[in-house]
Amino acid sequence: MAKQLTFKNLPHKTIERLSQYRRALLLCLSNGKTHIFSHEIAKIQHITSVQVRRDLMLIGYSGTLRKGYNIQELIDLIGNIIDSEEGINVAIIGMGNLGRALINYFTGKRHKLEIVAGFDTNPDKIGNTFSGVECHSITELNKIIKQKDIKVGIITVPADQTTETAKTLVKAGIKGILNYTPKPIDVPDDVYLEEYDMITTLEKVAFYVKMSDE
Amino acid sequence: MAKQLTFKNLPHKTIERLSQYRRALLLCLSNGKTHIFSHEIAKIQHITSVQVRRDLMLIGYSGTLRKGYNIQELIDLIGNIIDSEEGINVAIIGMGNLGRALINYFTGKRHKLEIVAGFDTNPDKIGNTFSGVECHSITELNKIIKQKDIKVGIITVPADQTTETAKTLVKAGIKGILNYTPKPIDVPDDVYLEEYDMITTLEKVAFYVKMSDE
DNA sequence: TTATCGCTGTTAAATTTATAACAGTGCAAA
DNA sequence: TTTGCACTGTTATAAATTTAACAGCGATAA
Ligand SMILES: NC(=O)c1ccc[n+]([C@@H]2O[C@H](COP(=O)([O-])OP(=O)(O)OC[C@H]3O[C@@H](n4cnc5c(N)ncnc54)[C@H](O)[C@@H]3O)[C@@H](O)[C@H]2O)c1
Ligand SMILES: NC(=O)c1ccc[n+]([C@@H]2O[C@H](COP(=O)([O-])OP(=O)(O)OC[C@H]3O[C@@H](n4cnc5c(N)ncnc54)[C@H](O)[C@@H]3O)[C@@H](O)[C@H]2O)c1
Repeated sequence: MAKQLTFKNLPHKTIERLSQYRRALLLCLSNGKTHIFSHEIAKIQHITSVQVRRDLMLIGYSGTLRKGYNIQELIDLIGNIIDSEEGINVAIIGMGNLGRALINYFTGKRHKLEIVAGFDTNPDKIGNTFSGVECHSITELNKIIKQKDIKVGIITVPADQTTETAKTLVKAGIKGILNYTPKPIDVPDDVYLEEYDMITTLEKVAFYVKMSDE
Repeated sequence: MAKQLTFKNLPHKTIERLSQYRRALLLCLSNGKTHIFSHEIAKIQHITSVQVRRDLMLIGYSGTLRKGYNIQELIDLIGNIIDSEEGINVAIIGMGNLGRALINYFTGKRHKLEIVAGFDTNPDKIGNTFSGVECHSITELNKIIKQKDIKVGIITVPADQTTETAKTLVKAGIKGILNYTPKPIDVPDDVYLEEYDMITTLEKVAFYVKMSDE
């Protein structure tokens, strides 16, 4: 009997890397490449080729011995694993500098993941469209989340509005939150949460720069 | 003889958490709190109190038994460890949507870490000041990096300009790079590199949302 | 034809990171 | 004054993640 590949217990780090592999592979494909070796992927991602082969083993993909991995096949397989078949709709709350930068960057990049609505409190923004994403009043959030079957929310409101925004999202039945404000939030266990603060990353870089000096 | 605390081999994850602890502590301080327990810090950061105590043990900080940790003292100690005494200057290359959002967010947030220059190729931007940061021509990068003793660069140029920008920075003697473009870069071993792509994070959130559905 | 080379796929080992377990402490209430 | 309690600090254990080791394979070329 073949090994059961459920993908339910892939390591978290592997999930992240699969997304990164795909990004790199899409670029290679657009450059006309059709096959790639594990050590080439590794170099791009600053990791080892063993790591790459191990990850691909976990998802059950086999390359050919002489030519390496078929880029298109691998892209498709990664898609089968990390994408949701029917697609996942995303909303962004807070159409300020960061929110608009993210929308502008993300829109059209992925088939199965789409930012389908923006929300704000500022009347000057409500009703406008930014990079193809319409900005709605926050008062309509609950309605539109349900209407458009939005599962994931990205929070880019001012820090002091974060807690309230998170509550609103949870109440509307959101299943995942990506919080870009510097204010950590609390969510129920059934909501998946990621938080990111650029200052932490920048301080980490600064720390290791300082260390290399000493 | 007291244990030698060099901080050179603190776990990477501990470094990240120290930055996050400080962010949380600064907020608590501004709310008038003077002391805090490990489980309170833990709750904010979505980790366990053991983790917090272990991290603080590694940096040699002791709280008082009944009142917990002195917030101001802990902030100062974390600063002594992760900040560079003389401060570190940062430049941002690419004053577009994302670059300006980051500048606007970061400016004034930390004493020992300052964005002191921006660079762009667009004549409309060069000479202007954004959130207090002056935008220079990219042709002046080398000169200004040296003049202002800039050690860290943040890359927010269009993806296809990334490789070239990274090369320019390395040649100018930069010691750390934070790359926000989706194009991974290569740097020499003595340059510390962090890369971040929002799509990876968003795809991770989407993946676990999808998984919880099945 | 046979040896060599540079890949892949997989199991084993090492390292890193997180969690558990528990002794020690000082206040508070009995 | 003694017992319980709610913390801290530290060592021991476990889990997650990475790296190493190596067998197998197929093209290439001697
Ligand atoms: N994680 C990072 O790396 C990073 C980087 C930059 C900014 N930030 C954070 O992101 C957030 C947004 O930053 P910005 O520069 O875009 O700020 P901004 O002021 O430009 O944008 C905030 C937007 O949110 C809207 N808003 C305010 N209250 C709201 C509410 N209750 N509901 C919905 N919308 C509301 C405002 O009208 C505005 O359009 C801030 O919290 C900032 O600290 C994070
Ligand atoms: N990591 C993330 O989460 C994330 C989010 C959004 C955008 N991005 C990426 O960040 C980058 C910037 O995005 P944006 O929305 O700000 O784009 P943008 O077009 O608004 O800004 C790019 C800026 O770079 C300048 N520029 C172009 N070539 C340059 C060069 N050679 N040297 C210096 N400056 C140059 C342009 O004049 C412009 O001002 C893009 O690569 C985008 O893909 C990343």
